[in-house]
Amino acid sequence: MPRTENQNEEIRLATRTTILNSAIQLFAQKGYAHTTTRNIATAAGLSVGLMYHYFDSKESLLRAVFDFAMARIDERITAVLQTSPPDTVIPNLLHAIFDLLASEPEFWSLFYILRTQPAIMALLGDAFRERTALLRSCFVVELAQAGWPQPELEGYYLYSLIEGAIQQYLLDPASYPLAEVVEKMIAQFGGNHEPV
Amino acid sequence: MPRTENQNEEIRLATRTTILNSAIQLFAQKGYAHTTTRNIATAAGLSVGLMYHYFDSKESLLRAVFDFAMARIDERITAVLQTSPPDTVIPNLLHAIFDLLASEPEFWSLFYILRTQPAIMALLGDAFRERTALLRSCFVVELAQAGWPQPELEGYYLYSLIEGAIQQYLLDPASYPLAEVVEKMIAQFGGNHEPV
Amino acid sequence: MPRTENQNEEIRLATRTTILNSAIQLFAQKGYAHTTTRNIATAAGLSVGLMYHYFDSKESLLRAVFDFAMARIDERITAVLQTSPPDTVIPNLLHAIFDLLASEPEFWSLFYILRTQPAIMALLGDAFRERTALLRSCFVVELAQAGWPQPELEGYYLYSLIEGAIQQYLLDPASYPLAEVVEKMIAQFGGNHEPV
Amino acid sequence: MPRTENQNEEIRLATRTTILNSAIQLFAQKGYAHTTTRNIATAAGLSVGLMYHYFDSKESLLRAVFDFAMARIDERITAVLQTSPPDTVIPNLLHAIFDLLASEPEFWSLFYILRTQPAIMALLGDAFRERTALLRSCFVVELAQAGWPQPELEGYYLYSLIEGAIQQYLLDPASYPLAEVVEKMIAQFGGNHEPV
DNA sequence: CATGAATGAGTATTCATTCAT
DNA sequence: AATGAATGAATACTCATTCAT
Repeated sequence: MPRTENQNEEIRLATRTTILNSAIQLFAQKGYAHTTTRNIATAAGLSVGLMYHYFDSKESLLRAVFDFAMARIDERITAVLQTSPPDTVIPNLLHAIFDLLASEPEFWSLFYILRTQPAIMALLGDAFRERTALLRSCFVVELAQAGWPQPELEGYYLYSLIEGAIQQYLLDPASYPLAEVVEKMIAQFGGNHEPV
Repeated sequence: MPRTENQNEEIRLATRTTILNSAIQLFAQKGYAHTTTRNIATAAGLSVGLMYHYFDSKESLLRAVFDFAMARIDERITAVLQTSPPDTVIPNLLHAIFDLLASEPEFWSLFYILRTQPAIMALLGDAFRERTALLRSCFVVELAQAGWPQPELEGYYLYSLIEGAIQQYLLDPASYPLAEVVEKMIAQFGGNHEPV
Repeated sequence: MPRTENQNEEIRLATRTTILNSAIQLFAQKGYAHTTTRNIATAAGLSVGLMYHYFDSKESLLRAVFDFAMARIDERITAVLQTSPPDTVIPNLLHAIFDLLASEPEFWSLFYILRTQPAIMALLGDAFRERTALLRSCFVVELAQAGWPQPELEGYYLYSLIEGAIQQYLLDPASYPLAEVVEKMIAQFGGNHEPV
Repeated sequence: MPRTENQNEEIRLATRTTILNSAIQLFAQKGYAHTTTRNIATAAGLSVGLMYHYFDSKESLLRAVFDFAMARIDERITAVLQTSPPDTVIPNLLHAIFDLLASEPEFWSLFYILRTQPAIMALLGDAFRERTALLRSCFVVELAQAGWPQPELEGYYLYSLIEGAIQQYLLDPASYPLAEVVEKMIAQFGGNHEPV
């Protein structure tokens, strides 16, 4: 008996995900340029030809990886936004971001590996800028509600601090005092703004 | 009759510099992997063979580019350290860094293009970590003298902020409020620490 | 639907053999260093890429050529050893060797083209020495059985004679009196040793 | 005061010889194809440009190496022919050849390295054949005088034996019983032919 | 005579992509 | 859906040779 439409769909999705995960893993490990399509297919346990049934090209795979990874962040952020009591949003967002960093560093690593390559930014630059702005705007909203005087500016400031911390941690995870830095961030931006 | 030793030395230095400049330019523009040795030679206006007369390999060119770029930063930093009155070191360092960013963004761009590529970090990782630590330690020393309670931690914090700001600026120079962010940094870390 | 395992196996063997034959032909004609991988692929009627699908490198192709050629000799020698009545082994071995020389001179030519190149001997030296010793030992055994007083030494002597004859023939096939020389070899070493 | 014509001539000759010696050394060590012109110049302690004043091309250097090496053999052979009493010519020739082999193996090595490369034989083939024939004819003359019935054939036989021995020795100098083999050669061909 | 900077065609090798089965 | 054989353009690097000084 042939597979039902549904079963086929399921298989397709599962295979797609397998490929994406292999690609994420490998791009994070070796960079986009140094990862071959054959590498990915092998890691995913299927043939090159089949991989091209799921993704038209290495470039389309890259876009898919980007979307997949971003969706993952979105998910976390959204969960925090929906479940956190008003005053705890910023600390919770920070924890969400840095917990992900500690548990899956290669995930954020991938983010910067891609974002700093001119050839890749030519493809995904706008998407990256959009996502970044979106994430930053979450902080801006919260800072405004907490009574900060220039929430837009403080959002840029805080977000720069976050990205800088992530990158410094990735550069040298053994030495970077991640927990303390995050604590300090929360101390500075996590509560209501004290009127002077 | 052969050229004198001096003439040769001059020619060599000039050619080397030309090649190096082309390499910096192109690595910053297109990334290391997407820049071909032929690209560099053509941009420098000379033959591939000659390029290999000066640099053993694309990799050795990469190292030279790295050293050259680092020397450039060192120079600026050292100048600030030697000429600034005690209390103005941090503001001056920050200005030195961000003036360079505003005037030669491709210079810092190159820095991150290189630092986020696994294949490159396999070669230059230690050098990068060393340099970063060195630069951060400049801030730590100053923070300690300004009476900060945990200068080591505050150094990590400030340095993360700096790198995050640079990267956010590079991602979207048109929108990023660089001047204000720097001002805010100076406001936070540029003076003496207020005893609580 | 993919090809069956068998179909693939067949294709692979056929293609491999085609490549190998082209390589043998060209190495024998122009030497290893002067044969380009493109030469081989073109002669085999396929693309460079495909050649690398079958052989990792020019060097691995060289090893394969060596093994193939050696297997060819082995085959002939073994056949003689298994089918010859005791007293006729040496004459038959000599005929086997020199018949091959007369009918496929480029085969032996290849043998010496490879064996006299330092770069190649660095790779295959031990293999060559081993094979040579093996073949010589066949003669030693027979000489011993035929009652020669110093079969080891006479083996070296006879084997030197053989190789010298092959090379002299290859140097100038038109003039070299191959048949008579072989006849003379057989007269000297082909029968039982006359007790003095 | 400028150098005299004679002094110049002397210097030129000395330099030429230095270059040739370096070339011989390197060709013997690494083969013709793997020796670069720069290698030779460096080994000879002079610049590439100067080397091209002495030799038009790598090919012309090859020819000169060939002539130089051959002249060296000729010299030895001629000396033996002129100084040996009639009956001792063959033993003395053999000693001359094999003494050279033992003391300067790279010299004979070069001989075979060159003689088995198709690209080189395209240039020097005739020269090689001529030289070989010449040397063999020395033996033929002596064999005839010693009363051998088919001196032409025996000359081919003996000469094959000589070349085979040289090559076998070069293949594995540590194991090859050179002295005994030579002794045996002399025993077989060194005296007068016994009438049957 | 002497130098070594400069050239550029040539070589081994890789890899995204296609396609017959 | 699935395979892996096949393609060929692209790339880092080498080397004989030339030439200005």
